[in-house]
Amino acid sequence: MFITKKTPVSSAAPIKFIVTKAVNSKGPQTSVAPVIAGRVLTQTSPLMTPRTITLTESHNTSIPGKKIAISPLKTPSKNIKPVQPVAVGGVSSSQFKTIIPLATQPNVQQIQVPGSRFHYVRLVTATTASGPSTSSVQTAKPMSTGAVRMSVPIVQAKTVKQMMAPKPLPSAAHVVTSPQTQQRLIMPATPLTQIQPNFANLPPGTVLAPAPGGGNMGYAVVPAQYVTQLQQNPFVTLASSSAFPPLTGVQTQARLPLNGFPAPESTSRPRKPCNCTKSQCLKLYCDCFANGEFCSNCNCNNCFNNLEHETERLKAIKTCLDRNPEAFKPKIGKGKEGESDRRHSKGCNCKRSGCLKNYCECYEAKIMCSSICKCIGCKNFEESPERKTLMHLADAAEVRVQQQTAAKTKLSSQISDLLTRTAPVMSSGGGRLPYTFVTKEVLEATCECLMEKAKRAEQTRQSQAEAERMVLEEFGHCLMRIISSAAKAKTDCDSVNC
DNA sequence: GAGTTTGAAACT
DNA sequence: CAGTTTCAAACTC
Repeated sequence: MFITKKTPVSSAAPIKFIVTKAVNSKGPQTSVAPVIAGRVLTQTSPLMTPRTITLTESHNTSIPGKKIAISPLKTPSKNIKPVQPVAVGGVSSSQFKTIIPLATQPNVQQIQVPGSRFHYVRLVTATTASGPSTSSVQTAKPMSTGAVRMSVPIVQAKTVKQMMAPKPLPSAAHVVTSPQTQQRLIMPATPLTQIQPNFANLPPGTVLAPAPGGGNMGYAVVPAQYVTQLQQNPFVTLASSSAFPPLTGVQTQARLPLNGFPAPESTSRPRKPCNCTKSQCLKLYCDCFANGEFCSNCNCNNCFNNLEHETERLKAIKTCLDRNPEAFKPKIGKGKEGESDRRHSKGCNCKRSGCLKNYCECYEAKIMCSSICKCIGCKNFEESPERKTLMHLADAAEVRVQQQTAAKTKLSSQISDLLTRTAPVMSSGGGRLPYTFVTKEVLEATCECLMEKAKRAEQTRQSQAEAERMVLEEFGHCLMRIISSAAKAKTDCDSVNC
């Protein structure tokens, strides 16, 4: 049941995969592209100890049963052979083809699935990240060593039988089945609209078939981008949805340009921290939990939505799914034909807000209410004058913000430029000096020279005016020496193309 | 920032 | 399924 099926193999360890989506990937993926988002497949049982698994490719390729090749980072493409994409329903075949260490994360491996737009990434110990021909991979370290297991509420395993064919799936948390008992759950790595579920586009929440002999474990899938966080923070969370569009759909919507300006929403916007006090962040009241994220930098009290309370968290996830199997699916999905592209899956029930305040989930998602809404006094429809007025006001406000941002950027640029211009310049060539020469040591030496000059003036009983003249003259000499040194350094530097 | 309003989620 | 309660976010002052 659910994610936490335990393998009969007693030594099973946390095993993590990240399903990532390549940047600008189109069609079968034959090279390693930068990873921008994804999900980590992670075994969620907290009691597992490290173990090694072997991923075999049972798909009918030229080498039957060929095991995974692990290619060195620098030559990933050499080890990736295009393979005919396999439909998602063909989950009886493990299609992991190549494991490639990520460039920036030595203990992360990419698993290339031929024909897939996803990159599967796997956390491994650093010592096992290489080894181009090995067929087994050391799994990530267990929690106690600092590695982090992450899990997300996804879908009930009992729904596995629902998905057999590689048809396009309309929403998250779809499941495919396999004749085996092991389950691997995958959440969407990109906005759902970008994921089309042939195997090349694993649908969110897909339960991948286990590799033969893979045991009984289930795997949740979390964003690959968090791998970086994982390695920086032992208690990294799944929050910070900058490149990880949350599942609500609210943040995944495409925003149209405003008055010719590109919508700023295209850039990342961190999820808001929650402020839960009573729910322990284990109920759907909590946005973090509802989005399948751990709490991070939140203001919540008595938070259980973290790795330290994974048992409770998993239990809460199960409770939610028992109550509503769709609980973690995006609320904003595709509408029926003829209706708007996006609509609330359940519809809202607003009574007093006129559906024109953010209390309304439809309005918050910037979509109009639909026929399935049960709202009273709804003003959130196409022709609503109130809605139009609000939209215009919102647009105007947004344009103002953009203009202010642009002005700030310009000012910042000008200040930066000014600072650069005021940097030391060479007296001879007029070019900028390659280094800052007025270092602390130079200053100290200059001061010593000036003090020495002043002392000498005093010893020779010079008048104050003459003493000042001598000091200033010495200061001029010092400056000349500094400039001369700088010019020489610049010349030397130029000669060696530094 | 405190208090109020709101509607989804949870509960009965 | 409907009514009620709980909860946290949105909103107002």
